[in-house]
Amino acid sequence: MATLKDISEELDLSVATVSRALNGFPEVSEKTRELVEKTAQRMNYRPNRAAQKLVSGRSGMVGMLVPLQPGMSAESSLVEVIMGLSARLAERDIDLVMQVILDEDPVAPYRRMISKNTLDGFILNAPQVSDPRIAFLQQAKVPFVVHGRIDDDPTHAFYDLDNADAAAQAVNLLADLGHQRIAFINGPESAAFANQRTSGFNAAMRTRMLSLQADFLSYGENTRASGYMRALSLLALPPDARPTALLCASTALAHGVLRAAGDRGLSVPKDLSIICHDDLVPVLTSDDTNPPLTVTKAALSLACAPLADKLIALLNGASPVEQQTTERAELIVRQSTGPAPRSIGA
Amino acid sequence: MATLKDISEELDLSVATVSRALNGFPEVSEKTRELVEKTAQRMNYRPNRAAQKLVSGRSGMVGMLVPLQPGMSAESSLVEVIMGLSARLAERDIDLVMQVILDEDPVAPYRRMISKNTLDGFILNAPQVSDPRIAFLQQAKVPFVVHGRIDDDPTHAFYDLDNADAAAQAVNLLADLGHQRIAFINGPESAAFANQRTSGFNAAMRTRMLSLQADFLSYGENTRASGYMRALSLLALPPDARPTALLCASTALAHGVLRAAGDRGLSVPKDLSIICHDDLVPVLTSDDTNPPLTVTKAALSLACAPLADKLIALLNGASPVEQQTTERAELIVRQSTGPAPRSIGA
DNA sequence: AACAGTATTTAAAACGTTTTGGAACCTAAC
DNA sequence: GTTAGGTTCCAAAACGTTTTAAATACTGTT
Repeated sequence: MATLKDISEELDLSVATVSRALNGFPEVSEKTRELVEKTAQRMNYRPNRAAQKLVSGRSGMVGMLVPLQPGMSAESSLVEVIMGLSARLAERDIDLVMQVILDEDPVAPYRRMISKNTLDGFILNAPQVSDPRIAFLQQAKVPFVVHGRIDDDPTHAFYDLDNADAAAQAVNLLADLGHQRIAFINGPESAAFANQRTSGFNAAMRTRMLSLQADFLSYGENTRASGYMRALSLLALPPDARPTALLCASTALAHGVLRAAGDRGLSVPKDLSIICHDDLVPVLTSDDTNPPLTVTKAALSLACAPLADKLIALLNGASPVEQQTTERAELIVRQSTGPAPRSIGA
Repeated sequence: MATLKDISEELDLSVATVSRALNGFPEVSEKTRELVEKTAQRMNYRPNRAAQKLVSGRSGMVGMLVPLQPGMSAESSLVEVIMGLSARLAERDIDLVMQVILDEDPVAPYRRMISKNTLDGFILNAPQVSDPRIAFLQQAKVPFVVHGRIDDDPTHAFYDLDNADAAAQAVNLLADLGHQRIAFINGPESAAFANQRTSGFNAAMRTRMLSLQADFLSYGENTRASGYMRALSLLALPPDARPTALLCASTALAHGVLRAAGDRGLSVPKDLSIICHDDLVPVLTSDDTNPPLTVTKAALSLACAPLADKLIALLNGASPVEQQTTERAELIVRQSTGPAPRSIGA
């Protein structure tokens, strides 16, 4: 309610000085600064964001536009990230506004928000291969940072897991254990991360001189049900043709795979090794399964602070290419992986 | 990017006229209005929200501040509501900004947002008994609508399920089936809705001349695990003392209860009747259980449009007490309820 | 005592919109 | 041809902030 003018009248100063005092400009005497700050506090002054935005072009709000199909349950991983982002941005007094969007056109909501001129920047998640949102935001010259990246050498700011490396680490572990027929139960084909995992998987398989079979690589939803179904069909192959190890893109998939193995009467890791990537979202854990899962681990929550920091840097004029970080997953060997079953080894 | 001034210069009109033309004021000729509208479209004009806010005091954004404890998974019900709200508000060109808040003090985030002067109103969900947020917002004279209500005769705008009635309907069904020992596995004690259910439960029990036992009413989280645990302890009572029917506050609880009954070797509905309230959130359904659950049904998604409409009405000056709606749940009898077991009847 | 040099403050413009109070124009009536 | 009444338009103020350019107040030096 109190405005700069109110304070300036109270102290018999100009609004300019009051504004400067509060914003930490050097050319205001320490005495008046203290006085102004004290009075502002006392009068419960808070800058009017709309007015600030009008003159400075900055609104102090950044957006995250999350698409949500009806029936799609809350992605708990997303909520995890939003929480962390919100907290980190709040430290710099930046509000994270989350908009749920229902459009078919992924770009439309961004166009809308930009033209309305209320947000300073965006955080994008779950980039798709050649994601149109990224091209649009780049061309619109709006600051944005991506959780993930679209290709190997992107020009946008991002924080991402080294997906190729994570898959490679998994393959190498399995190869070390003597596995030769390794199948990959991957995420959605449209997701950028899934493609990167595939690249890493294929490359590692080749360097380990292991053969790639088209039917040993499947894409699909990151759900328990999908993992279950896909594992079932793989395990329906005759014993000397079916994979001896399964690499899963997520713990959810792995949970389904574990059940499928159980249903098929296969013991893990004796008959079948399972390894998956674990984002450490609390919903589906990897260590209270039976057996505990061997994983490549990278906590999703670790992404929040860097994402927020990068976006803030961009808002302050940093160049996007300086704001790129790739994180390496950590291999954690538990009990779901073991030596390849001898009897069926090639 | 294009401003009113740009348009006015292009057409050699005053900004005032352009503004009026676009906002449908009567004192502008049809000819110029058409011209202005066409030009605005062509120049891709969109009003600057900050500037509008500055002069009109309205920002075109309403907020929903959702508390989120770390580790708490996404409430899918919440996402359901947000989706619907977002869609309805978008029709009137109002943005729903969702802020995730982490404060201990439930009021602080509202105070913060209000003083920053960026939101026109709020939508509150999951009101607690004597919720401090409501008192605060009322005193701050900020428009807000509550999904739920705090007491029987509130002065705030709300859309709510008739929780007391839902519980009463359930009790009446069970009483009609001859049940006498009916236990209530309720939601969190701090939640307003849970207290309303208790009132309805108690009242209905009394009118049906059934005795209330303190240990037959429990409060707790709305989760499967909590339902499981609480049902187990109820079913551990000797057969002639334990409840013959369980009323659950949610499908999640009922799922847990079903498992507990199974573990105890009780058949539903022969040995135990189960009834619950179903919000129709897609995550935990009530009709693909075994047996399908008898429920009081009220789709959560139906709340969205009324909530949005009420808030818009408030923004346009309506009085809160005119914006109160209570919805009645529908009883759907399926196979989880049956006659009270005779052998053990009192 | 005057001067430069610096430290501190101010007035005013700007941001893009809405709205108030007139002004100009037209039409019809006297 | 003046007046009245209505229609259509405009200039300017206002919203609360930041920032530019200029003014004033202090230093210390000569």
